Amino acid sequence: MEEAKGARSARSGGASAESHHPAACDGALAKAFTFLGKRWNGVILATLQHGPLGYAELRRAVEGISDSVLSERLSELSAAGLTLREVKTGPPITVRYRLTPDGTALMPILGELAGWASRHLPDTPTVSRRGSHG
Amino acid sequence: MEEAKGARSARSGGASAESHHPAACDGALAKAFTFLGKRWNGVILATLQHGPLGYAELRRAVEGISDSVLSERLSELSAAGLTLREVKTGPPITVRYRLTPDGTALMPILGELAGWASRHLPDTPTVSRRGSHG
DNA sequence: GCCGCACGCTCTGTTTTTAGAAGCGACATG
DNA sequence: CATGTCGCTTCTAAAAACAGAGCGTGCGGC
Repeated sequence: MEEAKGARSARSGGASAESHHPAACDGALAKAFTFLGKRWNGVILATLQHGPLGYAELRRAVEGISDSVLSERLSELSAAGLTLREVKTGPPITVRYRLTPDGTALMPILGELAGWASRHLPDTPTVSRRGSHG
Repeated sequence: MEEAKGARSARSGGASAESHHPAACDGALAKAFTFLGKRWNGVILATLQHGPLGYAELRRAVEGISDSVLSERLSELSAAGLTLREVKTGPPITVRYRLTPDGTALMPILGELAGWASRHLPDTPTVSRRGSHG
């Protein structure tokens, strides 16, 4: 990610946080947040940990997410290899999304994150902005 | 967070992901992503783990972040009790931001997250959108 | 056959968030 | 005095997310 420094791309901007600054954060962590820092990705991944779900099931489970964003997110997560889109030819034809092993490997960490939030985050939503995952 | 279900607020939308749907994700996790899912929060917190920094130092270390967003983020993180804004009356007057114990408690998890990203995320940024942390 | 429903998305316009740059007052230095 | 840094604030433009309507397909009931 150090070479991303010159690019100053708004996209990979966070990824270049490592850069050359002594206080900058780890490049790998920045990369992690490339996904987890986008709204809904964490919740979508966590929602899939109990087993594959169809698009409509996901839409209902991830309350608050819009169709277009869900579609976009699933596309990105699949492209990144964290989820897998499975089509069964039926009848009836079914489409489901499941976690890949890479995606599944994240679950224990998300569990710890939940524990941290329970213990360390204020109960009242003091955050003013849209958390990417509500 | 279950009561947030009726609100359907875009803000707390993710937080209500738990709702009543059997596949929904943990409310605590959704709450965690209220912060971590906003662009730059994870990187800012991680950048502070090595010690307090001033605004300008943070600005340089978190490469790619804009002034207005950094200011806003620091305000939110402080309001949430994850960071602390310390003013020394000087001379010279100095303002620094440090992690609180709550914020510090997140660091081991961020460390694991970095490890996961190193092992499980593709090297090429396949994410199309702004990762909240690059 | 028609109709209604669910599914798995796509599309478009609107709102919100982030980016980017300029700006301000205070302070320190030459 | 001029210049620079600091710690922000303010404003505008661009990008992301929201919100709702829509489409084609498949299926079951009548």
